[in-house]
Amino acid sequence: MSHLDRSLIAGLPQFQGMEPHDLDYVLMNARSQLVAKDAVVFEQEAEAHSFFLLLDGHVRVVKTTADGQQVIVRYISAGELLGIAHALGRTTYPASAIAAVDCVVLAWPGRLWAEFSERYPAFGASTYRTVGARLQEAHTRVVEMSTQQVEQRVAHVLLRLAKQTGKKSEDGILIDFPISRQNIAEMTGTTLHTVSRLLSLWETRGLVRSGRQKVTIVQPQRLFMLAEGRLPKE
Amino acid sequence: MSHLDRSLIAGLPQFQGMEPHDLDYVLMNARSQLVAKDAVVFEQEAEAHSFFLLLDGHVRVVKTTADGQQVIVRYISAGELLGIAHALGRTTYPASAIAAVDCVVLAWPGRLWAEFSERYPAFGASTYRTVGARLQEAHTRVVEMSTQQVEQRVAHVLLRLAKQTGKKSEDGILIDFPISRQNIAEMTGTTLHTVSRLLSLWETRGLVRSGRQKVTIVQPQRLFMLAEGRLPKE
DNA sequence: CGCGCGTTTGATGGTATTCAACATTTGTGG
DNA sequence: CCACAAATGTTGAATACCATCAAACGCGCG
Repeated sequence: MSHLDRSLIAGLPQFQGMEPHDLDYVLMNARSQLVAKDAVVFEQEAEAHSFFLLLDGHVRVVKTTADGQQVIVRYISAGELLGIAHALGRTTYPASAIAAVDCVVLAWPGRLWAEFSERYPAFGASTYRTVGARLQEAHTRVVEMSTQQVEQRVAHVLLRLAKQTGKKSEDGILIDFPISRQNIAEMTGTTLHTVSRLLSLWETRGLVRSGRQKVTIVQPQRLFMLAEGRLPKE
Repeated sequence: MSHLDRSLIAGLPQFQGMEPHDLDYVLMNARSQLVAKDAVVFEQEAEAHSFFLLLDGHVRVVKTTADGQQVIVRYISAGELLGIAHALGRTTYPASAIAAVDCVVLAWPGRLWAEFSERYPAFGASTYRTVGARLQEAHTRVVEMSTQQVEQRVAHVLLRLAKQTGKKSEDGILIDFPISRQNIAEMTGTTLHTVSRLLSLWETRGLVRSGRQKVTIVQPQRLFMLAEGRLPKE
């Protein structure tokens, strides 16, 4: 009674090299789930009952501080695992995950984590690679926050998002999900006001085009120069 | 001709549950190495030929940006692995490691990484736990850099160092290796000037005692209040 | 004992936050 | 379908925080 098709996950690196009947077994234990825009996939501090694979959509992972400030840890794209508290040896989620658009996820009970990673080497290996990659990302971000000023950080974030989920449009590269000034501020450790001012400034210079919840990068090269701090302030 | 004694590593979590002859095998392939204060264990961007275990001393892990600014990623204490580029699937070191005091390290050729982690489950498991823990640390740091101001960040770093390597002294908790204002600045994304001012201020308030390359935390509870932002500015 | 590195401290300025008000877009319900 | 509320974005002004610039100090090592 596998109502989920193998093709959903067959191509993904996490399940590389697995036999059809293994894929079926994995899917048999998965429950697929629609998550409406702005709905929560899992909540910070909650018991980590499941881990997830994002089949379609975009999810933002957010940490909320004791005094209510929010920091966006990352955006997850289709094909990525999320909620992998188990891989970190945790029993609670270290952050919340919120659907940036309507999403489809697969969810597995947390107890299967250990089983999957020892039974399917590719699964374990792939997710440890993911954790390693995220560690490096996080370090990069620490370095940026320590050494760059806001303008450069915002530019870098936009370029990173464009690389991750950019769609070619007429004007340039469009970031493929709704993203507010506030969201960008929470990714860069600044305020929505400062982000707004920067985007306005950049728009007058023709670097970007932006509107309500959307940003298009018109001149990636010039924005990159700016991100690297090689563009005169004028 | 094992000139290294099993007892050096027998108690460590990385080698838990290993038979004596396994420990001997591991040690047989290790080369022990004295590293003088301020000397380099490995260098950012260099080919990751080895991974290391710090037997004694303290090492700081530093990332240097293209324009020469330095950010201290972490301090490594005795018993911890370092240079684990291999666990992240890298072939070069993502940072440099510098001895904060005279150190003793064991070094293994990088090719043994794969062998160790598949042959000795405890080794693989323990190091992946380490990577996971470091990822969470890094995220905590990103959150701090995004939401707190310098005063709180410096206070947090001192408390963290005290917890990690603090030695009880007459006056309070002494951070157990030489650490300069500049070092603290590179851990918190500020300047040595600001750190100096803060330490001076805190000294007048009796929170810390500090001198050339040393810091003692006199009143951890009050410093913690300050780190959490619950202490009036007065 | 003198030199050098680490530290201290003052003065100044810039970057970004904060406060405030308003504009624009979206969505909703009458 | 329009009116209105809510959410998002813009922009100006005042302010705060911290970096930068500059100079001097003092501890500790050779």
